Amino acid sequence: MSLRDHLIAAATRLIAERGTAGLTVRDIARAADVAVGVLYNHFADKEELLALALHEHVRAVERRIGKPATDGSLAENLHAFVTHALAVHAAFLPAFAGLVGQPEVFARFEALPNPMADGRGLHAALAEYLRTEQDRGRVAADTDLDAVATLVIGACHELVLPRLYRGTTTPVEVPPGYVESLVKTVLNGITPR
Amino acid sequence: MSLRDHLIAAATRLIAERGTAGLTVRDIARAADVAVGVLYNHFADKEELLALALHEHVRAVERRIGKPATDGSLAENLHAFVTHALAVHAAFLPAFAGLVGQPEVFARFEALPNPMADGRGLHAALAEYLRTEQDRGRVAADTDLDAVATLVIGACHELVLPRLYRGTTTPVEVPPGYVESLVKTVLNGITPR
DNA sequence: TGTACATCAGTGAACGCGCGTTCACTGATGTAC
DNA sequence: TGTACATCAGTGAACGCGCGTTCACTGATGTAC
Repeated sequence: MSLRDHLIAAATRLIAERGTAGLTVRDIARAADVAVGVLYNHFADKEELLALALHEHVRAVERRIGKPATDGSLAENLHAFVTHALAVHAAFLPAFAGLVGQPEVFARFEALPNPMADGRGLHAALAEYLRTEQDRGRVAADTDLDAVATLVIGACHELVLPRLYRGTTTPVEVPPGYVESLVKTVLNGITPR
Repeated sequence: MSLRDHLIAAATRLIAERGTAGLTVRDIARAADVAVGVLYNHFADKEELLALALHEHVRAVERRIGKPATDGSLAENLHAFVTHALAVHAAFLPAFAGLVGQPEVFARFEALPNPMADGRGLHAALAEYLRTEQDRGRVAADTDLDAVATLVIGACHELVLPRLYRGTTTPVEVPPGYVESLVKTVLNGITPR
């Protein structure tokens, strides 16, 4: 592995462990076991390295978590998707939240070849999946798929976000049956029948 | 108005204008038209002032935006609630997002007498409203109200959050009919009937 | 009323610190003869 | 093989900067006589 890749890997590991908030070039150099100056032999500045490490982090998370199953019942598939999206958000949010106020890093990240970034990819993936279900007739024809995706992905945000403010680092724990409740609500709505 | 209140007001105004990210004591002193040292005559440190200003910001937003109407049809009320929650989130998120990585400010903020903070208040308010509708029979008896609130409030997060990463400062704009789609989805679900 | 002094909120230059970044230096490696 | 030199990735002390915080000082105000 080239030293350049080693540096990206070290930064990626730090992002995965504690997010981007408060991450310094000295932290990265220490994690990579090199002198700080070496970073500037391989990257224009800290932001370039961060953008590359973010990209790698996203790809690593996708590799680790995989894709939700789509071969069960609609309820089963939605359940799998929500569980999947929760895990992805738990890994992504600390990485992206630290970039608030530094839009340049985010802009450079977005400029990279960049599938499935920042959670919008999840949004699109869910909408796409729902489209196939709609074609098969398991989702009502007049459903606004984008709205459904916003509700479901948003719920995942909602479950992960408060932990960020409190600096909690323990894994996300969702009460048993909670995902089932979300799925059931999306399937049936709230109108009495 | 006491100088102390003047300082809180200046900090609150800055938070409303550009959020907490990158906000310095010199910024606040300049906005209040005083010397920096004066802050430390009235507050223990920057974090105490920030927590108080956040509190004031939250109360000011609530005062300005008011409460959503609950005297229409279920669909109308939900529409009003979503519109309300979007406006509140647009004002709250830049204020809170800048605190990621500094959980101490958030902890001090939470320790203040603190109705409706950080969006969890919205969650509770929606669940409470839905409870009254459930009692009136306009919401199905077996609905998990907490799950509904998570979906709806989460959707608001989802619509506001991407703007933060990009540093966008223009007002939130939701496509026409989008709120209607969200409400309709929550009311009817996605199962064909 | 006038004068001398005490008080104290407000001032802003200065401090210590950590940050991103630089650059003169090191020392391992390759090359010429 | 041995020796002298060139190269250049890696080093880390040092730089400039902005931050939160401090504290000797200012000057307006109140008080005593």
